[in-house]
Amino acid sequence: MKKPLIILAGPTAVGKTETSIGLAKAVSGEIISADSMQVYRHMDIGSAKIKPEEMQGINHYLIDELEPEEEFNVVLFQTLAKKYMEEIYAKGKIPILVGGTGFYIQSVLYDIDFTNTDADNSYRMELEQLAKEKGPLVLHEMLRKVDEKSAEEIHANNKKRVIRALEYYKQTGKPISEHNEEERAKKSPYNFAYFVLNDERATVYDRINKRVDIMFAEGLISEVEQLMSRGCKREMVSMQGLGYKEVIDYLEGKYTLEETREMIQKETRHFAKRQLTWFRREEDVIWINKNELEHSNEKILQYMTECLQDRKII
RNA sequence: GGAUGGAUUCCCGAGUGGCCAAAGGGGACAGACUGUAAAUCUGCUGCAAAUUGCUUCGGUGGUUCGAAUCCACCUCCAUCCA
Repeated sequence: MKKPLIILAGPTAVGKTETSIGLAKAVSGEIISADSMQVYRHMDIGSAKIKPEEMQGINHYLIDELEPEEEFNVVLFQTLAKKYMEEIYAKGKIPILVGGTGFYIQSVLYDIDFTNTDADNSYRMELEQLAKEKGPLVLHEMLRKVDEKSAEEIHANNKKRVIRALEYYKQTGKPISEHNEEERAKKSPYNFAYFVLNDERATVYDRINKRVDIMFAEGLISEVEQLMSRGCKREMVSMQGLGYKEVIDYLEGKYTLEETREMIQKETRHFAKRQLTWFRREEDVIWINKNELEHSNEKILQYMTECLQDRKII
């Protein structure tokens, strides 16, 4: 018997948080955040983190879990999420994965195997150095020699992925393309419903712009200043979050305040678009278009509940 | 009223007689993604179709085999002089 799993995803600023609370109440669930930035403590404004009072008593996991100096990644996410899911099942409740990071969701939903590689960063750094000195094409050629298929699939300019492919080969002796193919063929071990909340593009963009304005009004700049003064560096994973890296540039005098705000809005819109691209190619997704449900949270919840009953998840 | 500079495809901006549907950037749109994913990267952008055709570079007219590029006049903008 497959265990139940509910997923609520969607582009940034569509209103996942609000819907998630209603959903958790309706199905007696607990929420695991699938968000690469809200895990970090002291990063409340820029990550648009849910506030304690908004949780309305619903348990949330993977929020405020790490210090900004710590490194978060899919593997850690997957490990922790699975652990919390077990805890939730033990209580007889349903885990609800809520967030916009499609890759993270995928890692849990299809239980992707990341285990056969270690965490040694030295080779990675060596390759990065090489790329810096001789250009990205050199790495791509190296990859072509060991993993022709990946070299075809990964663009030479995409250093991060080329490096990962090389690293994988070095550590396992197998081409990553082969591994990916195996993982791709996997079926989910869960009885799941994967909801993607969406709205008209213009509406989403509008909400993003307003949200960024609010972040500035709430003190995004001083939040970043505090992070810097406690020793955060732009290279840290946490500081690569949208809004954070731009404000760091601002604090270093690269842009005016106005330019910074506009840039964050623009980058966030781009991000929302990328999220949508991800969800579109994801199979078994249930799209929920808010504009078709009159933007009524009640109707959204009702529709979701029906889907869950159809799938015998509740 | 006079002088000078300018008006280019959604925006900015190159282009000064054919190789120009027009560099480059931005935006928009589309896509990839299996240990950094709020990251990283790619494609595309006048219209319609097989290598082609059609309409574009403020407007009108002209020179030329051929003009975004040259000439005339006009309109608008900027700066300067009255």
